[in-house]
Amino acid sequence: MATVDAIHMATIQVLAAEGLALCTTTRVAERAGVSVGSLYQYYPNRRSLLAAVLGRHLDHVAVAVEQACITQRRKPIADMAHELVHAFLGAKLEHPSASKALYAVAEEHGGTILVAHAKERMQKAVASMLDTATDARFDDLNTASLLTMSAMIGPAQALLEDDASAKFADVLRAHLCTLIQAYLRAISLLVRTGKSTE
Amino acid sequence: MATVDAIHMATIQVLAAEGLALCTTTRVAERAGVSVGSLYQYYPNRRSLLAAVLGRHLDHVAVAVEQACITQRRKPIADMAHELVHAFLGAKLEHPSASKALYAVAEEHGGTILVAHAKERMQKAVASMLDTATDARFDDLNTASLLTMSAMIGPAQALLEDDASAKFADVLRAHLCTLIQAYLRAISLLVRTGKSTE
Amino acid sequence: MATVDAIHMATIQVLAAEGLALCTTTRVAERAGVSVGSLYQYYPNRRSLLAAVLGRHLDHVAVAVEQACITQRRKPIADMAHELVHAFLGAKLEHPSASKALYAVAEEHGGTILVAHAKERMQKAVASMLDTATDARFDDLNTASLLTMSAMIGPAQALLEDDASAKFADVLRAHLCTLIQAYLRAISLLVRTGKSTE
Amino acid sequence: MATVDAIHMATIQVLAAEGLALCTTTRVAERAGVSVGSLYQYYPNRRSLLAAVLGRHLDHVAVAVEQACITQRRKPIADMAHELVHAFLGAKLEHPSASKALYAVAEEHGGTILVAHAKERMQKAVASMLDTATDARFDDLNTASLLTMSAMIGPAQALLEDDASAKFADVLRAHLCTLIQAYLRAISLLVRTGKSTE
DNA sequence: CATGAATGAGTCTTCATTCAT
DNA sequence: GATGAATGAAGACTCATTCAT
Repeated sequence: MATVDAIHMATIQVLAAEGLALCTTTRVAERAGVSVGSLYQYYPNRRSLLAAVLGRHLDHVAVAVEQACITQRRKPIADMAHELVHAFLGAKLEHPSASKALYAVAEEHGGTILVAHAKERMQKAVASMLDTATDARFDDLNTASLLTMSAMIGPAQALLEDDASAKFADVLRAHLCTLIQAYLRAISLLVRTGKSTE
Repeated sequence: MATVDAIHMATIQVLAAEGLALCTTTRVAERAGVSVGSLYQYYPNRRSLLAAVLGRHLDHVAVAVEQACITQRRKPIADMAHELVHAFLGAKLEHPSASKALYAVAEEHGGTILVAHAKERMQKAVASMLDTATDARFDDLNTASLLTMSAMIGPAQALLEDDASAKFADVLRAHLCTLIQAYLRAISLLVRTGKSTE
Repeated sequence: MATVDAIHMATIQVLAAEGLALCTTTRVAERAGVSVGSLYQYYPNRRSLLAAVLGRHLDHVAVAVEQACITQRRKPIADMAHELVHAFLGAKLEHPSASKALYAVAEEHGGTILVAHAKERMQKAVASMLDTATDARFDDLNTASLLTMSAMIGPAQALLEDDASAKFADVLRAHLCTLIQAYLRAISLLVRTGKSTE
Repeated sequence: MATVDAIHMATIQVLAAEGLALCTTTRVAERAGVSVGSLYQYYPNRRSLLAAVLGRHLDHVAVAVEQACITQRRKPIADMAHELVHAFLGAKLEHPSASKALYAVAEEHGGTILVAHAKERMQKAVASMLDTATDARFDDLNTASLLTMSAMIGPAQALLEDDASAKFADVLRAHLCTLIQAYLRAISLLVRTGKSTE
């Protein structure tokens, strides 16, 4: 629906431009070019609007991660790390302003739950993928996937904060790949007791 | 001053108990056992109060990191990673409810700047430390320290979210050490190609 | 028209279920299974809808009273009182939820007038009836009929309030008959000085 | 408190002048010469304000009735009826506009309960009084008192409606006395089978 | 200095009403 | 005629901030 989409976009714009506190229903409606009444025709209250916008964003990222995890099954660790990092950062940075704006929403009551759900989805996907690695084995998939996901969040935020040059972004991305690869290799070593000639 | 401290504590308590939106000046004053008027004697407005509380927390963490970085100068990478992780998590988890409550404040206009400053301080401290590592050399200290710090943030958040068992916390902490160590080793390797006689 | 009736019934139902404040045009239309637009085809505004429903109810009661008054002409006081009470309560309690729900409407601007009209109609009918009593004469028919009608309203309300047992309702009804009879006899006595030669 | 009283009075005035629907918190505050904020300092919401005003009025009437009932203990029925009617009408008509205005409030959710409580209080007082009548005995005090009270409500309303001449009011009052007396005598007769020397 | 009653701009939300389809 | 999305005025309520005591 045109109205719903307009409201959705307007919410992100206002959020990015004014912040969560000033992201009022009136302002969103104004920005969307509709009346407040219309906004309430589609969302029962401010919270649900914010939740919907956050949910859509989180879903977008989660789907990207899940797909990457599926395509990288039965691949070596290095490939997995590389694709995971790129899928995650790619989705997160696709709409930088939206991503940035939504951090505040994620903190509100209700947002926390959505974020937790998304994290869980992604963690499960990562765990499933790691379990099929051709060159490593993990005894504690849970912790491995949790740390893998968690470790990407901070750098992603850093990338979002300073709209640095694309070049710096590439460097960071490369380092994050290295970081995840190194981590996975480190903890898998602990397990792979008898890796033939190693 | 007793009053100031009371207000400070009250702010954190209300923040933790009710959330940012319900953390009103009246409620804080009530909780602190003083009048709103008194609160305004010490803070010109709500924002400055919130900023002060956030600032203090960030400073606490930054100082912990800086001290760890100083004590670990001229040590091997492994020690550095270990101490850094423990100093950072230790400070962050010292008052879990406060840390959690302040995430929302960090997102507000004004909070972002404080957070950026704290990050910068810690990044610089880490960079200075890394530069003195006895068993590694880094060509891009900036990126190395940025990623090191960033990579700790996500796991710290994860630890804060679920008040999991102390056992799981220890596992996570250990993994985070491994992660940072592995990363630093990985990127230092890239540089010391033929470090031969050093 | 089916639509009009549906709206009528829906209004009473919503009124009874949600109260006057929550009896919105949208809700009524929904309940009636028609669109708001259709509702406005038949009633120019919310007020007229409410007035129509109230009016119909009042008319129902007034007609019942008027008919009873006509059938009881040239009867003794006791019969008059008995029939009047039963006609009035019968009509009022026929749809208890509707009667109860409409009290609120009667208070709104506009409702007052309708109620006044209905009262007047009934009072006139009672006065006409009383004037033909075979065993009494009244010098102030106006006051007599006014008080007769008024005195029935309170008990009717009481009967409506607590959905008491049918037994208690019967007791109340009987007492109300006694009350009206006693009153009429009392004031007619004041007049009929010399029953003898009349 | 001056502010509270001002709000109280303003509420009644607005209620009388504009009706319940237009009796908004803003308008009341305006009329009272205070800000909306002040209103909410003393009443948590509109409903509680309305309830407080209604409650005060009902209490006033109930107290008047209760006192009359106490002073008329051990008196003949005629005196009881007379004093009861005068106490009730006197209290109800003391502030006619307030009484009239509050009818609408009594219908709102919450008002009903207050009214029921007041009715109960008065009914009990009446029952206690009737039980001490020197010239009558009642087997069903409950019904007797309920009907006595109920029968006064309608006429009181009638008196409130048309601000008729004081003369007409007196006539009505006298008739109401007669009505209550006649009723009480009628139902007590049913009981006093063999009142010896009477 | 402390107090806390008073302020009123600004929120969210509802709902009678309209009108293009 | 029927529909129901869109409108926007208006209401309840909150809360940062001030200032007389």
